[in-house]
Amino acid sequence: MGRIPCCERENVKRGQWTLEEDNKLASYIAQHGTRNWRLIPKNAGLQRCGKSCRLRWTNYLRPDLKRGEFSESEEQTIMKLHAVLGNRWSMIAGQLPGRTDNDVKNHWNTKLTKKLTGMGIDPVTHKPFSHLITEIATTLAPPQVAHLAEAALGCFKDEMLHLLTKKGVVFVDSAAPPPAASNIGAAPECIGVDARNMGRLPKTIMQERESSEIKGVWAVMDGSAGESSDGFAGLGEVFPANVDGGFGASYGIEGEESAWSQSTCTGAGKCRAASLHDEEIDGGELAADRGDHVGGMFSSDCVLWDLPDDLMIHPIM
DNA sequence: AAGAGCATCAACCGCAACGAA
DNA sequence: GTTCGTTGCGGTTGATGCTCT
Repeated sequence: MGRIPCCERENVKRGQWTLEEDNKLASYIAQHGTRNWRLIPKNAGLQRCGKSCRLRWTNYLRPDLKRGEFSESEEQTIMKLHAVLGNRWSMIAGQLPGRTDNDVKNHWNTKLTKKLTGMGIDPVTHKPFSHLITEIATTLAPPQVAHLAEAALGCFKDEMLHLLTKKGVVFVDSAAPPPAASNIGAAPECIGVDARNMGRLPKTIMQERESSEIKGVWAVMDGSAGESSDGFAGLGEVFPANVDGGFGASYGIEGEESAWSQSTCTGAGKCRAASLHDEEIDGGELAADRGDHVGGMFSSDCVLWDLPDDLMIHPIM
């Protein structure tokens, strides 16, 4: 028998909607409402299935829809709710007037996951990557830990370097002398990479580095005592510590200080944005050896989001 | 200028939940 | 309690436009 199709496959148009179809659907719904989607296309004179009509209406034609870019506050709301609700897009969209679940889902998948990744935060768990590495370290046997941690950080590193490369980030070698103070702030973005890790960078990154000039603020975590400029104050700084303490990155866009990047890690007041300003990294010492969080970046009770109580999911014991 | 690669967004698919009979 | 029809939801795909080489 099989599944009953939602509509007859024959004589049903698919793909992009035309202006004429939009007008037919909108005017029909304006007159008759949205009762019984199966009958709507038939009555409205459309060669579409009801499901397609419903989707077109809810995602595009509805008069109360908001168009255009997501605002900072909308992004913050999505991030906060996703941390609590996961991929419940309709519930998240319900908190954003004028936005549909499809809008939210697309925005999350295309923009916000990349933003979070770039900040060193896992978009699935909303935890810092360093935190995840620690969790791995505490649940697996040492031989497995080393390989898994390296692989996980490698994934993150490649992703972030890819993102930063595309944004024209300047790469500097920590072995090289720091830029002159007069240059601080000259380049909006740069990244420091420990010389020991240079060989591990993807080829494209290395090419980027070779062709770039050192001209901006830099910060690097090279296994020695932390050092950085003050040029990044307030910007979204992320320093994922490698297991060998050799990788550090800082980024921010001058003049584009992101409200959410601040509140993400500091505004809530419960999560410290880890940076070299806040905490020095022990020289060369493996954080795992100390039984500490990798790099000592995030406190163990780090809470990413300061949510109102009614949004929190309380475990049922 | 052309083509490849990438990002974005609209649309589709299949499953689950819900409500009426 | 069961069946059937409808609606809602989330994952995925495909078309389109943009950027880069």
